[in-house]
Amino acid sequence: MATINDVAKMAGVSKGTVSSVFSKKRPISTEVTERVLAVAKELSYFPNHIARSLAIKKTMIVGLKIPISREHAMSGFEVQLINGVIRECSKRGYRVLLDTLPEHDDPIHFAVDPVDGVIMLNPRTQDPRIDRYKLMQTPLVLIGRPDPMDETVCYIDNDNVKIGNQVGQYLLENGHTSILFLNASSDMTVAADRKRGLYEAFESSGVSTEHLKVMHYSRKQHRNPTHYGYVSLKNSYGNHDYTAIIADTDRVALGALQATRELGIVIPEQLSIVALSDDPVLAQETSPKLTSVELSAELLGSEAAKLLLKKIKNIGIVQQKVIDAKLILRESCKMYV
Amino acid sequence: MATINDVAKMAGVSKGTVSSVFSKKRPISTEVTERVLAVAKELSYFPNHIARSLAIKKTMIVGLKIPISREHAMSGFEVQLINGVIRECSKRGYRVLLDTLPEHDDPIHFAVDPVDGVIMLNPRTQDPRIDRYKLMQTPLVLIGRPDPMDETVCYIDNDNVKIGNQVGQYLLENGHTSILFLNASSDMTVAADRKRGLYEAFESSGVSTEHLKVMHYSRKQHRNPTHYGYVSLKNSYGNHDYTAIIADTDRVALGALQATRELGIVIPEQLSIVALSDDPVLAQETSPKLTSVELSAELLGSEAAKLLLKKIKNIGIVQQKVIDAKLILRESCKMYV
DNA sequence: CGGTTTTATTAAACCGGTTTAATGATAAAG
DNA sequence: CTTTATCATTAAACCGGTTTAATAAAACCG
Repeated sequence: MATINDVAKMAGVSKGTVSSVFSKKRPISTEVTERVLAVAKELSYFPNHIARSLAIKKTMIVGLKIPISREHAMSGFEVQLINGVIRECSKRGYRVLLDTLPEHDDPIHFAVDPVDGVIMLNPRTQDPRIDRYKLMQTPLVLIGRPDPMDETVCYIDNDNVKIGNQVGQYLLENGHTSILFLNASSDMTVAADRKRGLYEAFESSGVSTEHLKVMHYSRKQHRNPTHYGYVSLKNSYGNHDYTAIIADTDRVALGALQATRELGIVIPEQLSIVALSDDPVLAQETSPKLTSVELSAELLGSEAAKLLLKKIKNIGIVQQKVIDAKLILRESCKMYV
Repeated sequence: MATINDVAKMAGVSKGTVSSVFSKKRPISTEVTERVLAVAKELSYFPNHIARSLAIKKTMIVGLKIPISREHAMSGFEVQLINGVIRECSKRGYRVLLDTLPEHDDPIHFAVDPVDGVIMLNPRTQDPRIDRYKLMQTPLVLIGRPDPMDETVCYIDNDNVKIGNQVGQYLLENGHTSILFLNASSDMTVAADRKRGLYEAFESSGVSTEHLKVMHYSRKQHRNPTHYGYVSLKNSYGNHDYTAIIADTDRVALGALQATRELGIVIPEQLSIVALSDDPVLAQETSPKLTSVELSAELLGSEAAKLLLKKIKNIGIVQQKVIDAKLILRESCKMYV
């Protein structure tokens, strides 16, 4: 690989001149420009992004830290979210460094990555990385809330308590008091939040939660989210008397729908289903179409990217944003009489 | 941000020593190690990945070039593929630099990216980037075939002609000679290949293609793949006499299924559907479950990553691999009598 | 105890760019 | 025809690490 020095020598100019020809930051006579460009082509010279980054302290790359399990595929939520980040970054000339690597225990290995800022998905409780990025002065935006709360860090989040509440309220208004909630995995904070919101809805309506049953997704028991929806319904219908189901994702709802078909349950006449949707297209593609709460994962991603890019420009910015979920009425729910 | 120099000075050692403490490439006395580490902590020193990369000419990052349209979401195929690449890279300690940026016209802007190798999705005809990576001596693996063929470049590909042939043969064996092929967008090479394979199947069976109708996806006419499947079926059923449909993706098939429900067509009794599936899970989640050809997008991605990592170790390697598609019989097809 | 080997440490060169301050040439102004 | 301002160009310092060759100190050996 030819370097800027090779080009400079062969073109009989200084490396600073070659640099200027390529960066166009300083005027260079057309004569010299042409000569340098010709030599560069002959030597197959391409500027080195790394060396450049080192000098100008800028990479035009955004880091995206996203914990992904070794065995399982990304969830629809994650896919949509990445989508949003990429789309926004791409629009503004940034590339995305996807980092799904598990963290090394040895603090010696923490390094300043080749990025201008970082978006971090699902920070853990007391996440040490948050402080580390502060020390590094790397702009950081979380997707999800810092725990414990820290108002000096930027984050974008759903209000999952509100989401749970919203769904609960909707179902209660429609006369459903016996509900099966197919919740996310119990180690996820979103699962706890949504559950709390749902309970709050029951409380504020003065309805007992005695007919509210909450189940949790478990990688051990369930092959995939659809399977979770399928077996949960198959195993519980008949034993329990619920009139409505809340499914953690579209895929879970899909599995539940499959089960209802096999059991001969008519949706929504005999059973109402509402999905927490991470894939707005899929929710419209089922039959019946799913009444769902749009989590707007893609919006979450693009808003995080927008905020980060703002913070890269001006590190001083501190801002949080809660993305509201929208309840979209389609065909899978009905008033219980 | 503290640098290695700051640490060296304050600890009263040379920068080479600090470097050795962090890289552990050279033995350093425990006494010095501790002192350096203490100072590093006090100054919040973190090694700079960029500077390191420049010196050792290695980034542990793999570039993934993937053209994504500004307005539309990633297809299931792309998602699965990225998934495969990420999973494999992550397993081996590499991160992935996602590059969806459109190429700049000005050749001045081509640079050696901060990556150890590149995976490029869907190279264009006469793609100038292929030669450029050769000149840069950057390991490159294509997903899709180089056009014109170049046996010196590494690539991983489906055999789309064979896929078309396979599906055609299966349907013909089952007595279907009137077929509607909901093909991909006509500007995609895969669309042409699959169509060719399908025609070849007809030919070799000695069946006239007069009742074979091929449609193409068009971003202008169709909101999304599902919508494409839906309207295509709604508009054509009755006018045409096909007994089987080939859907370009699971989502297209999903739309078609939706239409059949509304039209009261019973699958597979009145109409057979086979999907070219990029989402193996989804194909099992529809009702009826889709008989489909698994494109194995994730496998494509992980194989590309494997090959690239091999090539990064040994640049001399030249290897191509064709991933076979598997026809999986489920519930959406039946013998036509 | 002197000579050889081993070990930890360092100074300096290097990776491939950018940028500042200085310089010489050219154009504009008086 | 000076004097001054403008312009293209350059040498050298710099970004923050790694690595090589040299060196001083400690360990080994007969």
